[in-house]
Amino acid sequence: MKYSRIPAAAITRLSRYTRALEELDSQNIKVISSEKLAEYCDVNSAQIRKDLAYFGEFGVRGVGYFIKELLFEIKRILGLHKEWNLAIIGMGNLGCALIAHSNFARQGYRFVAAFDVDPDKIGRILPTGIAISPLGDLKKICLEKEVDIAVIATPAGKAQEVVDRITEIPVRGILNFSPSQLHVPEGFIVHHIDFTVKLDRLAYRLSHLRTTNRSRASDNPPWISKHLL
Amino acid sequence: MKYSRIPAAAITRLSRYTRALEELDSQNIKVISSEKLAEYCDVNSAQIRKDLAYFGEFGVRGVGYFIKELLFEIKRILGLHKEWNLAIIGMGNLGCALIAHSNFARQGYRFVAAFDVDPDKIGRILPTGIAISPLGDLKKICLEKEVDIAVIATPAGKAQEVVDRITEIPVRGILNFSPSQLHVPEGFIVHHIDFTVKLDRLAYRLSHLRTTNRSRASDNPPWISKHLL
DNA sequence: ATATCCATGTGAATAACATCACAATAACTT
DNA sequence: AAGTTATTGTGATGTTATTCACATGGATAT
Repeated sequence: MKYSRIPAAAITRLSRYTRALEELDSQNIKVISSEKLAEYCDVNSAQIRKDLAYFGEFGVRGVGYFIKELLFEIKRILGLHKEWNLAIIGMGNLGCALIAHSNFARQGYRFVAAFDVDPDKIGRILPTGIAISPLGDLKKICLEKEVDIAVIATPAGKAQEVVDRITEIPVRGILNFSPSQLHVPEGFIVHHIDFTVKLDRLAYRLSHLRTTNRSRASDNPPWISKHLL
Repeated sequence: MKYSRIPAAAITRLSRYTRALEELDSQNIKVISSEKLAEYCDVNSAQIRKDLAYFGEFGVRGVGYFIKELLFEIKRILGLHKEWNLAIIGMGNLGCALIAHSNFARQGYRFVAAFDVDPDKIGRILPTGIAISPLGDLKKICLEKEVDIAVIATPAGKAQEVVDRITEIPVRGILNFSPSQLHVPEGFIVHHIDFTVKLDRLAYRLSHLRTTNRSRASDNPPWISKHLL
């Protein structure tokens, strides 16, 4: 089976399947059907099968998927068989929280460098053992530490400036936590994590909940009608 | 013009247009065409016009959009004419960083309550003036402070438990920073911000960059070929 | 061995979304 | 006041993604 293009959304889902499978694996469950996994991940079961079909055949008909095996395969597909070295730029509240956060390490992402412009911060050694370096050393240190992905946690106004520096070194992946549109040359891959975009979507849906749901208001639990309708 | 369903992606884009428009407004620019805005936001100009058309007619033919006016309209559409009260649950590294982060306030999102289970943390007053309350007081305080949205920044294992408590009070919006699939009754709206999903997508694209781009390797800037191809 | 089960893998159908292309129309020009 | 210009708003079209529905084939039981 040959597919020309793989939907970006399929990759996102593979990532979510990974989480579910790890959870199931930790419960010592050996096999799961696409139907059950779909229920757990809140997607269509055909969707799961198709997502996997983009990359091969990993199931056993009449049985399902062997969890450990599928987990291994998906991780291989995603490129998680290697460790990814991250550099973080901007050691404010968010930057510090990110570097201390355990979820990254769990999946094979490893912070190996940290940068800031604030002279008070430069030189400080973080609890994880890495030192905060001046932005001027970005190129040198990123090459030295073989950084794969740059995580931008600067204020919005500084982000593009940082990106311009990054595009001078062979760090092709950028994870942008600042709420700003970044412009990069072809060949670089930028992903945004924008808190307020998500909040805006929540705000929109919450604002429109009232009207869109009125038709089936009676389906709502009683406390919804009581307080909000 | 009547539309039956508005794509979720359109709402996300509206949010991004807001940022661009605010930026333009701060530069004292008065009017912008869909073409220019599209270039800035890196989307198709027809896309912008269609996104807006879902909600009305906001432009002037032959001229473009008046920035202040459009900004006002989009904010109204998104529900940002009111302030949204947030409660945060889980005051670890991430929770503390989020509450201190300035991007929320800028857009009319206001943290009004904070919760944790750790007795050492409970009672502490945060720099923003709000106290950390025990999770047991969730219902009481959320009603008192009229919380609209709960922000979950607990470890993955605790998230569902927290959500179960939230669904007992009329807080219908949940922003989940934990890397776990949450299950909520109908009527609740959950959005995920999952760092590792984004990193996984980066890892995938970076792993596959080599092969997918080889055909047009000569288009790459010289330093890509030099170091990486 | 053969039959029966059951969940996969996938072609076809459907649905959702994005883009094109142009008629409609407001402002500006002469 | 009529013509020109510029950009919107939108029907038509094209593209991409999701879901359906079932033939396929491995595993198990008889």
